[in-house]
Amino acid sequence: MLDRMTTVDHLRQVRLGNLRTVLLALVDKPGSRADLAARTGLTKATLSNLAEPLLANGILIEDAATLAGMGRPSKPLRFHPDGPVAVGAEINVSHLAVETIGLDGETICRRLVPTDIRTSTAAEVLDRVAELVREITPPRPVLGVGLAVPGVVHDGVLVRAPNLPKLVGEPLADALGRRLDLDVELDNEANLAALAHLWPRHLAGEDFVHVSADVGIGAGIVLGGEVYRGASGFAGELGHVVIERNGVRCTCGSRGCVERYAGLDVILKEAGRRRLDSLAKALDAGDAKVLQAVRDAGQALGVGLATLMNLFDVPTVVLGGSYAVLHEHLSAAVQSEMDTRVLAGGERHTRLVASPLGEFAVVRGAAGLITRRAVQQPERLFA
Amino acid sequence: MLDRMTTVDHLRQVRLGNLRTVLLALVDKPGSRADLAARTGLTKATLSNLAEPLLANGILIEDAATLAGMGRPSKPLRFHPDGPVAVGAEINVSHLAVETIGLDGETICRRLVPTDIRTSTAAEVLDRVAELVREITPPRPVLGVGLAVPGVVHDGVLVRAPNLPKLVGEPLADALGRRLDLDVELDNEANLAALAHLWPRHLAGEDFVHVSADVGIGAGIVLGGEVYRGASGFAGELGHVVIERNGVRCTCGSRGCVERYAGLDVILKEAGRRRLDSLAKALDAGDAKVLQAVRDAGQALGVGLATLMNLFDVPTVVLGGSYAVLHEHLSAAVQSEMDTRVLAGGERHTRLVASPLGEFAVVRGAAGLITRRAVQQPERLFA
DNA sequence: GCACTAAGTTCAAGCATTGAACGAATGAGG
DNA sequence: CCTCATTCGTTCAATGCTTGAACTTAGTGC
Repeated sequence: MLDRMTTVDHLRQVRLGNLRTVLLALVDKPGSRADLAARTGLTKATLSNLAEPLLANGILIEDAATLAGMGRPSKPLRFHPDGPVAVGAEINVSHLAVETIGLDGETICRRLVPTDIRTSTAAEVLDRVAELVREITPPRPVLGVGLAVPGVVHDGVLVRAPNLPKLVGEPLADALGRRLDLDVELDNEANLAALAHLWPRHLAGEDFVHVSADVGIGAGIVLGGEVYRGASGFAGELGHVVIERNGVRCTCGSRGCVERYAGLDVILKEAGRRRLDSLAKALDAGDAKVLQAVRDAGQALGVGLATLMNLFDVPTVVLGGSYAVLHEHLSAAVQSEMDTRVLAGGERHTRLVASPLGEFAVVRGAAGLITRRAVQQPERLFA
Repeated sequence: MLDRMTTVDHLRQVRLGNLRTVLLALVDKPGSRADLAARTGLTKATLSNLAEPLLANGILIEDAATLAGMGRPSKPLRFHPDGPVAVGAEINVSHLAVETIGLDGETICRRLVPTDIRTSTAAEVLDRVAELVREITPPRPVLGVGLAVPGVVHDGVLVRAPNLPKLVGEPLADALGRRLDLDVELDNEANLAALAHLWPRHLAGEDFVHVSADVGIGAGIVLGGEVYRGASGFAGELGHVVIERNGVRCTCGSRGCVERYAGLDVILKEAGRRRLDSLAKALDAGDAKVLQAVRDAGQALGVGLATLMNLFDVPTVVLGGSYAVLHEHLSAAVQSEMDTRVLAGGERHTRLVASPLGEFAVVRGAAGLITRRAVQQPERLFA
């Protein structure tokens, strides 16, 4: 019991909580003080009070009065066009990507650079990322950088990344932070892809799992509006869920992992293709062998997802990354396994949807990590 | 946004929160106002203030002054011996059980009655339970009843219970509540067994999964000090995690469910025994066939648990129910599968322990559900 | 111009904790 | 037996944020 909270502190917390509520409402859409008061349940008096420092600090801007109907015209508040921004960056096996967004979540600038970084050192990669970040950063205050990597992250360090062995153990967050003189938050790409579907607009509406296969298979699990990371950041390792206990040996030491049946590399190999776009083309052309490879992967993925759903009881699955590209030919097999294997009862339903976010999902999630933190802890906006 | 909270309301919340903190400290152990102030981080002034209504309402009692060392003697506060109690009740396939506990978690009275209820109607079972509850309820205020059932629960209704088909769909909570004129909270036995390891004393220390096999295999998953139930109460269905996608057909419609390899009925059948105690005896005698049956179950269970841990990233597994009885001969196989299949990284560790709580774990959890709610929402104590 | 409507502002009231000062109850030492 | 040191418990003014009602501002409609 170390929390020493005076009443005054509590009242300040109340104020910060209300500030958060107002900012959340503004992320949803702009509105006048009176409108925001109505939407948040606060009083007009409080809203005037809360808006004042946000305006004074250049977070919000007051539009010219709108002449709408009777009564005194309202002056809508919205995020300042020169207000703070957040940067998202992604380091992946075959590409680097960056994006800047404002507090409203609108994209300001983005870049995706195909790069094979497998042979590069951490320093080289970080230099390149820092350069890209500088290129796309507008002349506005920067709240911080979200950095996505394909692997397990714990305390700002990449703990496990089978596909990026050279970066494992490196304090990536600190290293990039020093290069840019900014706060850097490191996280798993699966978690961030999931976050992108949750913030600033909740595309799924409730708890969901976002599954993608780019390198390995990662599930980002969203429970109660928060990405669930587990005790050491290892949560959601769907790729190593076992579907055949005596099945194919996996690099992780286990046998019969989902990844060995539904990983993108496996699909490509079974289909006799080298790249995703060629695979997708063959699918559209109706190539039987390729279709079968995708269906087989879907079946294995469905088994793993059924297991996940029986453990987490999450109603919705979002197919992202390569799975989103393939979803048309993948979904039927996945859904079929889920239907037969997920325990049903009452009005329980399972929903399977494809992500609409495309290849920038991960960077958007990375940037969103930062804007979300700023909104949830509004004191950061006044630093 | 429907929450309308005045500042006054917020301050009242602060008070309730502090009340909760104080009660939590008292559940840990009794203490004087000064001691509690030190342990909770609140001031002596606040503690006097908070203790006053608790004493006035017969929740706490002030012991005679203790003469300990120098200075004014302290008058320790503890839960009143005639203060409110909570009732736990368990309906299971082969037995009914009840227990009453005080706010400190001490057992007041308990009963376990072997009964085959499979042929009974819901009304008959509830009548019998109500009778048992009345028999063990002391002449003290009753906070409510926690009712444990072997199945999936949602909104006070038993939604799925393969072993108790006659009770499915019945509004058990309401029905028992009417019989006793008390608040009844219905929950899954797996969740409640897990809760018993968490409240009032946290036996595992952090996040953990409690696994038991009595009817089916249920996992109670504890995340951040709370039992995780999922969106519709279906979370933790470890029994229907798939370990062989083309394996043995399961009653649930799937194939290769853990339950079909590690369920108690399966173990008994493979071992050629009819009851758990006979099985345990054969194990102690070193019966090779029985030992093998238990090891096989342990292997299957280990695979399922490895999958669970790769998804939830929970460090500790508690073996409960029949598994606790068998753990000596079961653990090695379980641990071995977990070691080879759970993704490891950094200082990650997995711990496998046997529950020390015995056959009353579930009812204690059921009663704990009520005392816990009372402590977390102290306003309930002043009703 | 005048009534009407709605937006935004001002201000006293209200509450639980704090910290310091105070009162209470004991042991130690002469 | 009296005084000092020590610790327990109580009293009380001060604190700060939201509220709701009253008020000001700035438009529309006729």
